[in-house]
Amino acid sequence: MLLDSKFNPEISINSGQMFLWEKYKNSWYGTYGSLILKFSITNNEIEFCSAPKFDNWEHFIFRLDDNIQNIFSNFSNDIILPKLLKRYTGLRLIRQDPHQCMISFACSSNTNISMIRTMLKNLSMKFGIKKQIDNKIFFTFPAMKNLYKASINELCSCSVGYRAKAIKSIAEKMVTGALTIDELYRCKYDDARKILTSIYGIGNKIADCILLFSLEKTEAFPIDVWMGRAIFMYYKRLIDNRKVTIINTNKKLSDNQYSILSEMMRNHFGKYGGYAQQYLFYHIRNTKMKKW
DNA sequence: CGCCAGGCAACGG
DNA sequence: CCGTTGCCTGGC
Repeated sequence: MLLDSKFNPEISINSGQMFLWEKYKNSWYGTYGSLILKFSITNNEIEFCSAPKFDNWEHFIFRLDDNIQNIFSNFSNDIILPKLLKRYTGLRLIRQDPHQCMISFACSSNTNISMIRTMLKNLSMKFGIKKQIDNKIFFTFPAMKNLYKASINELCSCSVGYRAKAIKSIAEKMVTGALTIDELYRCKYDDARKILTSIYGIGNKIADCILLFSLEKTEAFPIDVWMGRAIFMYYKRLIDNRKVTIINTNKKLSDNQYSILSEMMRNHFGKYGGYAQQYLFYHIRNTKMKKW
């Protein structure tokens, strides 16, 4: 495949949510559940493979069927998104494995990306399956069954701290069949979010990340502290002051404030607002943060 | 040492 | 509804 302006896998990985990807020389390796994915770039040519074989995985993972131009035509009146589309060419929304996505974001509370990566790598080494590819060692993402069986102490040995309880409660729902991925796929955004937030350890923000990155809810608009800052910078005029009085960018949003702002952004951007979120998120971190 | 980082739950007003 | 508090961990 030829690298072109519609798709740049490296910038998509750098956007932050593809936690378990590593670069060696001119190749990237990453985990999608029980698959190890790989792509290599030489000159302007890019080549994809995987183990076990999953033909055209890049098509699925990077949502290459989505027509970015069409999607952004919904944002043409927005104050900044048309600029961001030009500036971050090739940035895609990604599909993650739903189980992996739930655990990944359950690990994300009150910490940073590098720590999330450490936790997930530790969990994979302890509870995943070892694979050798190109003389390098990788681990598949742990099966829910193994996380469910693990003791809190075993989970804690992966440096997840108090998040161990959340990991177990998610794994329990999935293993016992109290909740299925299929059910979440079929539900509408609102219903799926309610189900997710009823699980211990999953609040508003983490639910929105899971919905957007793994459950086909492209309207989901996660608001972390960075997105809160972006809203404060660019979308203050949209805020109904009768509902949300002040946004202090140093303070975390209350549940109610989160709901109001997230709904406001969904109304503003519509069905593919998650794409807007992806570009805004990349932009605000890219410009306001010194390093990743 | 103290403070902070891509939230959450539990609790008191 | 709001605000406060504690929480594992590693980096600074």
